[in-house]
Amino acid sequence: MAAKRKLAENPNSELIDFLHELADYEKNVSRMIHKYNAYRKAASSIAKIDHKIQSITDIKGLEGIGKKIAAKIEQYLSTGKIKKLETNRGDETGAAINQMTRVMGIGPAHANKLVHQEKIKSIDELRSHPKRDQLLNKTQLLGLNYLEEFEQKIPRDEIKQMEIILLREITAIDNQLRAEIVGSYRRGATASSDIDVLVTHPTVAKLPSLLHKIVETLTKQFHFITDTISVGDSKFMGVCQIDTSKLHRRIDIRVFPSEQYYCALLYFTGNDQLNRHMRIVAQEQGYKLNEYSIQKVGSTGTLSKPLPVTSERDIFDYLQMD
DNA sequence: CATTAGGT
DNA sequence: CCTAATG
Repeated sequence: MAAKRKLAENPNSELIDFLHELADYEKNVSRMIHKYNAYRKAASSIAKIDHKIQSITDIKGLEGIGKKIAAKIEQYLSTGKIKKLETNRGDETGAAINQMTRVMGIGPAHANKLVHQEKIKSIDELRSHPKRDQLLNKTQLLGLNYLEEFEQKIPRDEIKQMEIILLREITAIDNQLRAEIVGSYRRGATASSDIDVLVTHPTVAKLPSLLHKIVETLTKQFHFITDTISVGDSKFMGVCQIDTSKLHRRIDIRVFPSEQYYCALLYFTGNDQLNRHMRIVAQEQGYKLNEYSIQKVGSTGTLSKPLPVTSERDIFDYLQMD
């Protein structure tokens, strides 16, 4: 009885994927955010159908399917193809734009600029471009520099080792500090794409300076943090490396006041499905749950003060889940 | 959906 | 201030 684990897939998933591909092209290459949205809503609307669409009449009048999208679906139904999609796929300018976009810090806007105004067609051209240092800002340069490393997953065992260092150094700064690595690692994943650390302190009000202190010591004394992408009052984003024989990894560190810590912990541990689920049960039980707090909802719609939470357990208790 | 950088 | 990019 251990045979069926893969979840039943959507009968129209191929069509849905095509629609998403069309959507992404509009958003990243053409900069047509409305077309993008149109494809998305169309896709989500067809995603609700639970049988294989055979004729266009199966979806006529469906929400979000206008004349033009309907026409594309029609051609998909007859031939297995969509002309527009094929031509998009063959567009090498589009391909170049998508390449640029692999670099952290380069989004659609910048990618378009690089390709259109600077005529850059590939990562290699970008790397060797004479004006590279002017064309890219600091984080984009980091992204370019670590491109291949960042595309590698981080094995759980490596994260385990980092966890040890992280926790010991953080608590060495102040033994009241409490920190954990969240995200897929905390869910038990065997590899993760980055490291997400949550930190809290029971008393100190000046969390920002704590964050700075942590970042500074991890940088200067241990050289665990090798680069800073951004640091603010509550969130650090950067690069770390457990030792020089290992790859550079993306790491985020965020600080929360202790009264919000567990809601944050729950939320950042995810996954998204669980989060949505929890939010809806909260709602059903007359609460409002988010990344910072859980509060009681009065029937008039008024929210109570954030309820006291001193563990993740407390949250489940409020929601009478387990 | 909120947080940061950075440009104007 | 806005706009871009990350998560």
